[in-house]
Amino acid sequence: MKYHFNEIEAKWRKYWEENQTFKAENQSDKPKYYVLDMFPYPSGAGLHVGHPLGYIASDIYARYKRHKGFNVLHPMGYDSFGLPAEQYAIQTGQHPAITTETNINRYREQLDRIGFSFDWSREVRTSNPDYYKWTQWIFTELFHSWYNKDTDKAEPIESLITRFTNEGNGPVNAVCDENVMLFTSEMWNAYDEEQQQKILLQYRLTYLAETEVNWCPALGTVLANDEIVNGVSERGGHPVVRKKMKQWSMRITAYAQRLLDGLNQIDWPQPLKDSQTNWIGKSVGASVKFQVSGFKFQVEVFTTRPDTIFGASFMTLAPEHELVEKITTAEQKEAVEAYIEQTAKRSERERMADVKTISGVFTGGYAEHPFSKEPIPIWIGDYVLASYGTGAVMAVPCGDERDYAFAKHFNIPIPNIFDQDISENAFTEKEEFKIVNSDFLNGLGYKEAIKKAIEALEKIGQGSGKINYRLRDAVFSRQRYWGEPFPVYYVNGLPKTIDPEHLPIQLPEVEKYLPTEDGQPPLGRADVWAWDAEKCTVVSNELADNETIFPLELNTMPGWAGSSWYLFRYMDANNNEEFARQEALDYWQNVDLYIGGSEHATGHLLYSRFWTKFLYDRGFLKVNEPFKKLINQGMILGESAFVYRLNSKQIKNPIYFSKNFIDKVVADKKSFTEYDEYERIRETLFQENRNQKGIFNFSTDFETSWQNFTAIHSHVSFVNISNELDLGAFKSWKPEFKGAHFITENNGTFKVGREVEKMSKSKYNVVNPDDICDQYGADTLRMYEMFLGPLEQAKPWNMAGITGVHSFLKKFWKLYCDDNGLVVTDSSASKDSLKTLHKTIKKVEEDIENFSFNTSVSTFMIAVNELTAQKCSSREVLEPLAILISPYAPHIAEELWSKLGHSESISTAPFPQFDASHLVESTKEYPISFNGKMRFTLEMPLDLSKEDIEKTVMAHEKTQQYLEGRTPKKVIVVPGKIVNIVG
RNA sequence: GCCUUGGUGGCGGAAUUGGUAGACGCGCUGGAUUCAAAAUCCUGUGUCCUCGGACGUGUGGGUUCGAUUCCCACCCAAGGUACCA
Repeated sequence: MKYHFNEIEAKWRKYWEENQTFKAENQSDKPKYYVLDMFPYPSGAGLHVGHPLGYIASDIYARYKRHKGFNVLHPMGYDSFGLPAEQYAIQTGQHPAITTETNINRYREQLDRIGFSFDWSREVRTSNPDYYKWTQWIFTELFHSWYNKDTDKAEPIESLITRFTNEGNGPVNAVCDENVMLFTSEMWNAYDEEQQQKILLQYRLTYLAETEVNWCPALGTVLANDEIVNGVSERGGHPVVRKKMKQWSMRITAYAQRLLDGLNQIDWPQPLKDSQTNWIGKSVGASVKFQVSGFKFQVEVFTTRPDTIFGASFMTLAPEHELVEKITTAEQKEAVEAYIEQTAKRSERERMADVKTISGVFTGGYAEHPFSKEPIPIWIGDYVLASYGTGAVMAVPCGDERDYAFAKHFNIPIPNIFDQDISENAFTEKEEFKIVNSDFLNGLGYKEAIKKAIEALEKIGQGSGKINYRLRDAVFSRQRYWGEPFPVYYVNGLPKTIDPEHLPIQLPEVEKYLPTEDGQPPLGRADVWAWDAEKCTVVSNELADNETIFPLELNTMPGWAGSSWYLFRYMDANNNEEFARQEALDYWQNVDLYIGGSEHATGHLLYSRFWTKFLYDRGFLKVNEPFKKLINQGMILGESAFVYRLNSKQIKNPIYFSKNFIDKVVADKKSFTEYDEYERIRETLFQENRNQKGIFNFSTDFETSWQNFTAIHSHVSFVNISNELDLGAFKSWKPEFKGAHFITENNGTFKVGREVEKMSKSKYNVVNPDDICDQYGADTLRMYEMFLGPLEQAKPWNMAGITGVHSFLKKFWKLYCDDNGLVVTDSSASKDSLKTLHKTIKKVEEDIENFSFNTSVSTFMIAVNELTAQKCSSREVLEPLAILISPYAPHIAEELWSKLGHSESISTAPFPQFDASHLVESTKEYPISFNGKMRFTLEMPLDLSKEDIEKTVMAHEKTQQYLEGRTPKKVIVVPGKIVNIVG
């Protein structure tokens, strides 16, 4: 009986589906374990071999946990809102829902072939109204919440209204907009409804605000920073302007400190935690207010170095700073305006990229030093960012490199307040200095001076200690069609949410998926998109009457909305009453193991933590972190293949050269004409181009440099393992290659160049897992992907090693079956076979716990090699071995398990128990080294004493031979490990 | 620049608390089987060499009886971040 992987795999796929083998129950006596993959966006290109890497790893872990007696939740779904489907819709008019459905079906087929143990009954799709109903619900909960700094958590907005009614906003310690006016309870109660709503909007956890965006009028859309190149849109090259737009924002900054603190209690990779820490960017310092000379107002700055306040010799404001206009003097007006205009033209990205150029303009205005009362000139400069801190800095040139450079450039004085040399550079250290020339701070060090400076500032009411975060509130509006609609309508321009019982608000139909001509988002094209507040339904726009029927929000939510809470929906995926039942939430709690790419470090993984903490605050969840343990799987890269075309205008048909040939010419630094092949090629070209005399200059084109060639992607499927191109297939691939010339090696082969790149359709380097399954089977694919290397590491895909893994599975099969069927017997196993088995149990168990799946595959290979050599056919060994391998190669394991006479699936068979007694050795092959170099080994009993080991070794003839008559200075004996003779 | 991770044969990669560097697989060498091929099996395979040995885990130091592993300095690569006051 041969190993027919195709039949076996199809059979078990069907079995698992029919028997719902992997359906998880929400009640169980078993302990729970929740294993989750980052769900994919179903793109039109389908899965490539890189996608399943993490899914295979998590599947191995999930299956292992089932063997270990856990009730495992291992679901899968789709992050199905997104841009590609919308762009396809713009081009073709096909509804994104249809594109998405098609892509999902394709993904599902591909996923099914790999034999994952997903519980598909819990599938979620973020674009499904039954799902986004709850995304909308969470949005309304955020809208109806505020952040109380005293209790350090989100609370229902009603508690805020109560406090406003009773005590005004003075005593309220909330996270809110910066420009909130103070009011008393009397004032609050006197405000009309509209005024009250406006104020509340400044406190809500999701709020409307004017946000600066990159607006592209030609495309009618907002662009992300990386969609802009040199100030114009990447697509189409249209101009982009910075524009303020009213957008929804999420007050994630309220959670900055808790998002930092929470990192200590979760088991995530350090680099990922670090990137979240940096992203949140906490800095501790002080806020200082400088009186502006001749005006009533002050400029507020944030500084991490209040100790250096006496070194401040000027101030710099961001060009966009709101006070610039007010303080600029008449003489400086022209220069300032010119500078502002010049910086506005540059995109934020450009501005950030160009760090070297120092630029700025004096405003003519002065501020007053809070202590010395000296006048301080106020400048503007684009090295100060409007979006960080207060958009203004107190410049201390002696202690900050940028201020130093700025002062040098504009000849501003650089007073030194350190007992250090600053003639060449600013002194930026925080240790080993004393402050001088600083009045009451003289003689102090860093820490004491900061403390004293803040105290003094507080005393005069011009500053206080402050913590500043780099993290910004998250913009939550997108001018797109294919996203969650907001459950929001507008009464007199003020937003109102739609009550949960009327959700979901479904995406309306539109004729085109483009923005409207007057710059409205695509939903502006919908005809039925108004809210009837009486009947509580969406109605035609024509009915809008400003009394009971109101316009609905035209923006949609960003991609991260649906992915921020999906982990909880899996717990009770088909619930129409709640986002998930309380018992289900209590039972599954949060994700025990999450596997996915590190590219989501500061997006999805941060937002998801934010929403979880919010839902926790409001009592919907009992956990405040979504993912307890997280593993980043490395990307599988493609090995692109290149052919090289000679750059020459004189030749009618292009010429492609085998890579090795060019290598040779370039390495020799000889002109191509000196090679014998030249005659052969020249003849061919002459025939073809005989009407073109210019051909004979061809030799001058071909010098000894790679620059004379253009690398062109070949599809990797035309290339074999030795990097040889199938010329026939290649020529018929695209018309441009048909008449081309291919200069081969002398043996007639044509070699391509290879380079590791990201897998992508446009680079023709995508390898489809279906092809591997056809050729070798899913079990081979699974094991090979794990065998490639450590899970976390990025690695190029190459097929070179797959035969090794495939023949391993064939060997494994042969342990159980020969041509006549099952060969497993009930006879007892040899000592050696039991030793092999238990060695394997121990290693595989350790490996799975450590996510070191590549080394388990080696361990299985060693085990099978040993058992084959031992001619082991004992059930006592082979039955547990099948369970050991089943997480990795589940199909073959199920097949052998059923051949062994089991009627139940192997998937919940108990994991074999490791028994150390099988590994006990009585002797050890001691390595005997001389001065640390191993020379020979010597077998000795393990219970031999240190002294006896030394005696035995010293008495050995080889020892004497290596010593050549010398007496050793010292003999190191580590029983059970090593003997080292020094001397 | 800063933060993080990594650097081991021709290749992917192993190596537990410092204790036989190169497991396992690919590739390659030679062989068996075959008319031949595929498949399968066996053998060898870090480099150099005077066949005794010498050298070998990015480079240079250090600690140690002993370092891929620990410490210091540096080089290189990948990823993140970037005028953050």
